[in-house]
Amino acid sequence: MTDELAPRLDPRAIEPARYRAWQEGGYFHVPASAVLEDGREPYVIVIPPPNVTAALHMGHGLNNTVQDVLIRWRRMQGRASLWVPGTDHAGIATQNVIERQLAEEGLRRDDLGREKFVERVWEFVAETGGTILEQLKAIGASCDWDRTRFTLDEDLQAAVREVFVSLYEKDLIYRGEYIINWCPRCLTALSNEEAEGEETEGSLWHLRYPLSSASAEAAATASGAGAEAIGQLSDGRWYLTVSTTRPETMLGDTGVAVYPSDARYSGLIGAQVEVPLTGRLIPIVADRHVDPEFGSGMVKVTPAHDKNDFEIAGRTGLELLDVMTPDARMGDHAPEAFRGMDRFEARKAVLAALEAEGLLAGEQHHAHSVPHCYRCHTVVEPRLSEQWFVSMKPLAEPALAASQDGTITFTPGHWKKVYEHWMENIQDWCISRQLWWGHRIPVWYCPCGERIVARVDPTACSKCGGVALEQDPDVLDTWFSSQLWPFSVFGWPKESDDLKAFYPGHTMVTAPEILFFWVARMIMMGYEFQGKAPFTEVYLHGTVRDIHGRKMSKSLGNGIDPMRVVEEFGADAMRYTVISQCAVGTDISLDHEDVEAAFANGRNFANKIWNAGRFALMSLGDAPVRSVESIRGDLALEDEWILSRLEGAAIDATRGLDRFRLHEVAEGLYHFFWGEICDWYLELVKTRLGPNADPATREAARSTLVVVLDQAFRLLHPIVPFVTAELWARLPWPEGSERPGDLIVAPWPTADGGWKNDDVERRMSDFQNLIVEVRRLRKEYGVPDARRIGVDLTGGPDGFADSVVAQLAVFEQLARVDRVGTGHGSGVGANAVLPNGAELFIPLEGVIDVERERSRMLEEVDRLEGHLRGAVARLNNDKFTGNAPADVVQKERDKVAQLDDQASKLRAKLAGLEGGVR
RNA sequence: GGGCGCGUAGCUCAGUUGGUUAGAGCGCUACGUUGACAUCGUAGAGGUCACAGGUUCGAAUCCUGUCGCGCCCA
Repeated sequence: MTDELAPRLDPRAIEPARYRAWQEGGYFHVPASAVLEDGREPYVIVIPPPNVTAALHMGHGLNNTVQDVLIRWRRMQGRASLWVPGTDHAGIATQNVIERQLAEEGLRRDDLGREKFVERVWEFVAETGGTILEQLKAIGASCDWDRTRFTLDEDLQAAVREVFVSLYEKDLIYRGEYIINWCPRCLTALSNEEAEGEETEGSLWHLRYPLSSASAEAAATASGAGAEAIGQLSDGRWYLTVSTTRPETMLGDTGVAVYPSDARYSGLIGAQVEVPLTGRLIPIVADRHVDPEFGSGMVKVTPAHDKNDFEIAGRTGLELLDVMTPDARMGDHAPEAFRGMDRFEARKAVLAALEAEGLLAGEQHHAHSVPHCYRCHTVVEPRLSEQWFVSMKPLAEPALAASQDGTITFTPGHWKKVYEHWMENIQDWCISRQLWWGHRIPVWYCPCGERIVARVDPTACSKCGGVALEQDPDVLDTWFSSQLWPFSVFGWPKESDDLKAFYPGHTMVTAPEILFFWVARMIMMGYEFQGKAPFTEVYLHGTVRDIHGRKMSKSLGNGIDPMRVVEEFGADAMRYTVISQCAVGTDISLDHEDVEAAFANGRNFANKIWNAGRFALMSLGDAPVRSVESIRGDLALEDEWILSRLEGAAIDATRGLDRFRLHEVAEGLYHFFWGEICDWYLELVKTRLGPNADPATREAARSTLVVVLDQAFRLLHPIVPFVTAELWARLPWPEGSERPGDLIVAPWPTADGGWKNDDVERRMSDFQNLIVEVRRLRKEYGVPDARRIGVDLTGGPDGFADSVVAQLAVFEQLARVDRVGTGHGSGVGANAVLPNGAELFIPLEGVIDVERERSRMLEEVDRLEGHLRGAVARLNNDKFTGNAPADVVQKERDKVAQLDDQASKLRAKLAGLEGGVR
């Protein structure tokens, strides 16, 4: 048991072996029979599947540490605790990776063709795809690796097929031509969520469109009535003014719209306007969605390049004119002069041409949000395109209700509102992507015009029997398959035992960024296909940022590699560091320029645990240890105290975990372990564990120490699993009780041992106050640390001084006091009154400067009286005593009594001091 | 433009139904070779809780406004 442990924790020497032992012990695996046959209550988390090509970053580190803490805790509570791991095929992201590789070889995806390209992606995935999961093992993630899934696995493809076809049959999936978000670089449609708005300092240009001569009279009338947007060009033609942030789109304008009852322009409705540079004439129409207050109150309508304009066109019958190509160059419908130009080039050219014709009315600074592709960051172009969509409104209903009625809870709570707001305003989801990597859309087209939507690949047309079927070339949005994750991982649509045992799951741990992308959609799919929400609690943790508050990212180069942290400081250090910062609703900030500073605290804590364990193991030796219950009568004050504190720590930790207050749990246990077990308990029992101690008291200390460490290691295990398990395995075990197979499955501590004892805690606190006071006075007067001193103690609660005398050995150990007198003492010395009213005198002839002692005591009296005055004033206020709850008033009275006692005794001592000196 | 949130010690942040002498870690200062640990110990300094009003016996905590800073959705 006590083979030499290194004085410093070396995580590399223990972590990999521990992990292997857990895996080999089968502790991570949970079969369905654990629930279905053994009747254990399940606890299920499905991992937010990282992109298959990703390398672990700190965001994953945080996300998976949180999940592992919860999983380990529930496992210790006896739940059939299952954490399902896996990866996501990540359509665009992965395809981009491979395309970049090809580009380095001077190739494009078309050079390979679809089949070869997809093969190449599979090869890449096969080679590097598992990396991130291996990395998760290094941070201690206790996933059930036997259940590892990939969103493109065969049975997950079956789930996707089933869902697509089923939604199609229910008329919840449809195909149509609408304005979608288009990435001109990825050459694919995107969902609204995938087009990320970015605040941009741009311009708003005001353009003049000449009116046809037939409308001159109406224009003159409007102008005369004060419509500033109407005016006359130098050649006498009337014009109107419209504004845009994307001037190049004006080439596709097919109308100008005004608010129907806008008196300024009512005479112009139906008039014709010339689109400059094109020579086309377009009509002025009325539409109620025009905001008459914004700008001139007239808007140019470009139905093929703007969502709102598309809708206006739908209502007013305006033409659709697409003037761009898929890669956002000006296309065949644009005037020849601009054809082939990139959209931003065209923007400049259009502005220059308008300027030359005197049709540019002005440019205004304009901050607005510009959508960017969430994968490649190219500016997204709204574009008219035929795509597949999901009708979301009907799906959203039960998912919205689940939040409203509390079936699903959100932590932090304010996300509930955000979620509901989104659900209430949900829009249809564009799910087709013009990519090659992903779930192919299960739709086939026959030359006869028939469209076949099928679960199994058709061989012939169901209508004409023809075999020249063409499958839809597009694939599905990645999130279409990940939204099925909570049940697809269990084999659905097959009716599996796994599904029965583990659906629905319990906690979803993720980042707020993917609340809509993923979490909301999982909930909708859960209701639609399983009739139940996929989990009951959504815990949204913060974002990992650098010291300047910037999100850690590859492109900024401010990331920290978790593998490097594990290598240098250990997984325990990384875990403690992130969890101790994991306050509900706040981000994690780590210094990427000083990784040492960022993780030293965690490393030091793990080392502290290691050394406390090392000391305990050395002190305990190999002799049998009796159960603490069997020697209850022999326990010393500090034994009872630490057992009482232990129950408090267990209550706090359990409560905190229950409510996702992870940083409170981490810091609470840190304080308990370091501040109470190490700083006090271990120091207090050192002499009792020594060879010269009385056997009964030594056995009491040994039994207590074993219990305290056993239980403390259990409490700490979910956060710092490695160091605790390593030490726990070496801990001697009390006679008469069975030792669990591993700390990982040792039952989670409860507080039903009956050790909680307020009286013991108060008495211990009195003793601690005495020691701290003596230490402070020694420091105050520069008494060398090694020098033994005596003290005199009077007053205080009954038996206080006697109990201190009885603890003399400990007192000497902790404060270098080797004599305790139970009188007032005499001579020159330092004076204090403890909170419990005991008077302390430390004779320090020759050391004490009497003047200094007097001013020090005066300061102390002042401090006490300051607090006293505040409390007395409160009690003298009838409104306070009348309105405040009785226990608050009583607390105030107790405080006054204690402060008054302390202050008056100190004043008396002060008077004595002055009398004595003179 | 709409919605949500944040300004507490030099730094990063806790502080959950209003009641403590406002806390932690890091950093800083002083002292320390007490055989678990210097990745340590002991002690200390450091805060008008952004600002201005209000509600209340009582406000870091609730309300209103101002200033500064984020995030989400248009």
